[in-house]
Amino acid sequence: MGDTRIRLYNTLTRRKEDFQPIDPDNVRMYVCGPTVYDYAHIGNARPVIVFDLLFRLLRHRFGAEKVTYARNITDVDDKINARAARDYPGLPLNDAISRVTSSTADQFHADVSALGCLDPTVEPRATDNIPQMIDIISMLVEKGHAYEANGEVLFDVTSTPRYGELSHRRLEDQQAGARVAVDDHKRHPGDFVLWKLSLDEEPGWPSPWGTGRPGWHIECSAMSARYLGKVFDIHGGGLDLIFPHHENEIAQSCCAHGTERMANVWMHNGFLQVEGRKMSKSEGNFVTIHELLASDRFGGRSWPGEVLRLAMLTTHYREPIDFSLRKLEDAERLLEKFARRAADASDSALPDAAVFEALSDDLNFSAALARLSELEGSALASTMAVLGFSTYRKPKAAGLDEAVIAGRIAERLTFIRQKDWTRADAIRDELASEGIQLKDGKDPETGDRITTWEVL
RNA sequence: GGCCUCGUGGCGGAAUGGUUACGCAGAGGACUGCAAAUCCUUCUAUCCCGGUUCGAUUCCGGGCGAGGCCUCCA
Repeated sequence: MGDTRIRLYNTLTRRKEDFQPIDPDNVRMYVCGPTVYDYAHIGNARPVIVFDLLFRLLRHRFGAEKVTYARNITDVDDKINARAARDYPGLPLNDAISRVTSSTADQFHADVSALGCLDPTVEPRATDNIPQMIDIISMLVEKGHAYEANGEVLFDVTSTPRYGELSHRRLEDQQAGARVAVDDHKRHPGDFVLWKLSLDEEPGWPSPWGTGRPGWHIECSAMSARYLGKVFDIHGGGLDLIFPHHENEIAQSCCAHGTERMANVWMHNGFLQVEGRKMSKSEGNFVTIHELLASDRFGGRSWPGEVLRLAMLTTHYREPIDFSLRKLEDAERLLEKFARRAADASDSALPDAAVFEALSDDLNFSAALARLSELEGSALASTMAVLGFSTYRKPKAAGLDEAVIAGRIAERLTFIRQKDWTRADAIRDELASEGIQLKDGKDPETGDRITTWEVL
């Protein structure tokens, strides 16, 4: 489709590389999704938005039907169990768990769709992929990469010399700094759990090692292989997942399948701070997506999802982002400006090629934005739409219908003709207090005043 | 201690071995009865010290500063 190559920064090689899909007819990307035990916070929103943008770029370049994007839902996890026991003490644990996971997943979907994100092509759940996980663990045990100890199946990190390749960590280095309580059943402190036995009241599935549940790294190996194959194109997630999560995924997948690589390109988004400080519950600056969209928790008002989306994208995805009120306000102003410039234009035109060219350079959204601000009318509307800003519309005037507004404008024009500025301005002020901003223009032919309005 | 990022004007934020985007804010102007919106013009920057180079903000080394990971975490 386009001529420009897509270039992406690859954590594996620490440089930007030309992106070459394994199969241009099926470009495959996997991103680590949410663990569904609580509302997603705005830090969680970043990878979702960033990789949605990449998904859109890939679809544009290779064709919408030729990109497969898998994002998992982790619905088995000890945090979920704890939450279920806390919130539904009367219910059997498994029922309580499914309430927690289904309501949290629904909320997540509502949140990210408000952020203008497309649904991934597939969204597998961990609990639907237990047999696939057991298969991989079995292969690892057979090939000598995993062992049973103390009711757990553990991955032996010394069994592959390439362990640490992604994170650039050497096993010897980690040993030095290890002040983690050393579990004596582990052969190496870095060994991690693939499977652990469950108590009767804990969720569990039958396996060759007894009734138990998977460790938290294995699901991504199992689901990516099932939906994307043993080797696929792009694997994404937050910076903090590089170690241990992604390192462990690579170890599991490559050792089980005997492959050199799990994914060719590994991409990681930077962290998010709020008003210059790390976001945490103890700082009191912890904000969920839902709160931002539907409460006055941040800045005393709610914010449209697409404002959050734009604010999130104005900082390059690999840089740390300082999320602030100022950023949201700037983003909103810009969106309003775009909305005015696109006016009522149709969004059926072809999206602007230069915008996608800019994005092709490792998602350079700032450069894309610079190009975007040169566009207007349907070119702008269409390009905004494919970037996920299709639904941004200014809110309707509350309580006043258009006929009433038109009537007041006509009255005001009469006062103006009579040079009765006091009464004319009174009408303007009155409408302003209803959130209606009048804008006076001039008819180019006749020179007559033409007044239009918009919602503030 | 080990590993990894980053340091650009008042703010946000790109790019680049030589001419320094873009947005917001500021200043001036056009338009207006006055505003708003719009348009035009415009001021302000590359953390510090070395090195390589005809020339570095860009490459290399050192320093200082900020952040992240090494334990659940996007």
